[in-house]
Amino acid sequence: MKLVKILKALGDETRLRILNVLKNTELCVCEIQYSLEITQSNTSRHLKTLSDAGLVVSSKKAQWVSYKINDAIFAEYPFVREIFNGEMDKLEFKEKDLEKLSECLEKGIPCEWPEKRMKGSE
Amino acid sequence: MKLVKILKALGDETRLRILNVLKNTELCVCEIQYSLEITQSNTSRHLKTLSDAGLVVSSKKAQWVSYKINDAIFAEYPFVREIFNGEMDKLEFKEKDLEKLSECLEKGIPCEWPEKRMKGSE
DNA sequence: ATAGTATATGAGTATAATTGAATATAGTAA
DNA sequence: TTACTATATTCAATTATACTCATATACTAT
Repeated sequence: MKLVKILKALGDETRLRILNVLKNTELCVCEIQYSLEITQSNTSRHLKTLSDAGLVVSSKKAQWVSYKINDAIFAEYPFVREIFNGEMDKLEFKEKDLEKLSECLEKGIPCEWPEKRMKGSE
Repeated sequence: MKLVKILKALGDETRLRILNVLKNTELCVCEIQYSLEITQSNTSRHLKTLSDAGLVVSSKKAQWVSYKINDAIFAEYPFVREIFNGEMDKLEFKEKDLEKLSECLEKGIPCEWPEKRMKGSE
């Protein structure tokens, strides 16, 4: 059942943290990994869980795989939007993760994608 | 984290089925057990999980413990209402469980509570 | 007291989920 | 080609969940 799959995917702190940093941006795996300070394999696995549930979609750009929220899920399961709008901001780790993310995007740490992305948009 | 606890509690088919039969009524454990055709201990355990997450509340009446939806959760976590209103009706087992429930309430099977309840409201 | 009913809990098992470390794969760049 | 980077996957260990069976607890009724 898809509903159960979605609820299971949402019922994990790390995955909620991932969705939080992805809320307004598209990010590659290593940026998420750096923001949350978790291992690469762990990041990848959680992203797969979110992807299997239809909560995020991925696209490959050179050697980077970027992930973003699958907006289609909001139309199909309106309660997901409620969680994004109403609950995500209350998460304790929210500030810390977003600070780490800013740091990452500014300094281009640890992967080179942010730099390339900058150049691409110039 | 309470949000995670709620999502975990919701991310199980059997517990969604329990919430479905409780949607408009207050039921005792054995009525739920009978409606879903699951064991007594299993029913009791799932109800504990739902109760710990704040999704249901219980009250004791004679030897029966009755459970109902904790309406307060809707104000605190609006997405839960969205799930109740928007998703519950789509569940595949919905019809079967509700039929079993009607049967149970009409015939007073298997526990005696429905009878007593009838008498009490006369 | 006893017997009976309803519910909760403990023990054991089976399955699923989470994790870090190591490895495999896919792409870039020289 | 080789070296390097980013990501996914496999392996093994751990932990958590879900389940059944049996037992304990709580209440009723006699």
